[in-house]
Amino acid sequence: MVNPNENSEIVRMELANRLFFRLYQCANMLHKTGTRAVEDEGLTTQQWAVLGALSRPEAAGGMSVGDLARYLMVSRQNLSGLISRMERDGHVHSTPDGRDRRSKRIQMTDTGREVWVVQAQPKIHAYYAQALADFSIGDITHSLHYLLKLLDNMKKLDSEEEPSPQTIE
Amino acid sequence: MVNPNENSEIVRMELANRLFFRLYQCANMLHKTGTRAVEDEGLTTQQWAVLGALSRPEAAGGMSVGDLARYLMVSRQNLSGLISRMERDGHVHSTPDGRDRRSKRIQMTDTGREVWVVQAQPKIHAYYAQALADFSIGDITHSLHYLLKLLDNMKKLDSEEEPSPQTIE
DNA sequence: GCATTTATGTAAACATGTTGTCGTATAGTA
DNA sequence: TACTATACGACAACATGTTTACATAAATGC
Repeated sequence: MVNPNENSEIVRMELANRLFFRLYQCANMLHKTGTRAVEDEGLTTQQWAVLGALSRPEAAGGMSVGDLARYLMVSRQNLSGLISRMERDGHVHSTPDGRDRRSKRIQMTDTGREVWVVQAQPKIHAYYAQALADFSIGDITHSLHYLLKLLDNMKKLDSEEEPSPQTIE
Repeated sequence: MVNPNENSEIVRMELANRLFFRLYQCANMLHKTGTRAVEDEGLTTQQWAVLGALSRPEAAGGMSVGDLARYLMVSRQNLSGLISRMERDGHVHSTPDGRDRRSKRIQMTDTGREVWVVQAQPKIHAYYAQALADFSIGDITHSLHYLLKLLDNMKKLDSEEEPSPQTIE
């Protein structure tokens, strides 16, 4: 072995491999168990993410589909379908934007807010409690830190190939 | 506020909310950037997971679809479609199991192994290097630990509703 | 040996994610 | 004012993931 760093590089790749495999499994389990947690409300993990975004005080006036897509880091086209399903279910409604006639603003409906606050939130908190059982506040903070770091690196990886004009948060 | 723990519970839920939102974003970015990393080889993030599983020494004799599904934590039905696409692309082939006429064993083809080892592996290592930039070995180990813990909790959540006879790894 | 249970493959319906393409509306610039 | 770049909504094709359901083969218990 010529390079003395060779060994630690092998160890690093081995660890990286395990990390990404577990991330892949976590992603699938999140969708599966998350959707199950709110299925009685007719929601899915993704719709829960959308309602979470729209329920923020910053989004009180609604959000455009483009902004929502950038915020959630999904494609406009995918979000479009998601929104129509939520509109169909009455959780969300879209109004044409007065200032920009190209776009429409997405807002929660009253029933959507009711479902979100009264029914979904308690179940989501119960879900968090179980999924983060045995996590101390410190554990959660550290996990969050690592996810943010990883996310940041992946965002860079993404923008290398497809330089986009702007990215929101 | 009656309960003095009320406040820390609010903080905890707030942190949990951020954690799961970032996990959701990480999941999407993993699929997006991961697939882009191996798209020249005609692979996707998921197919990369399958090849990774089949390339292990333990899987030298091939794996049944059921075992593979349990290993990857995806449904049998989903994996079935994935495998047919990989079979179509010549990366994998299935042979009827001699001992159990119900099932078939999935193995990498020679070209599949060639694509995996010669073409995909270097790109995957480059991907890991970028996605884990600024991660020390310790950082990776800690992240892995938290993901495993989270995964374990989610597995419990899952099996509560649908008690399955066994789970592999 | 036979009946029940379990594992497997297959099919269908649905939600989510990606990319690429197209037409149109807006905005910025020459 | 006209030209160009950009943003937006809509559509299509595809890969992934989940359920539910059904038929069949194998294993298990009496």
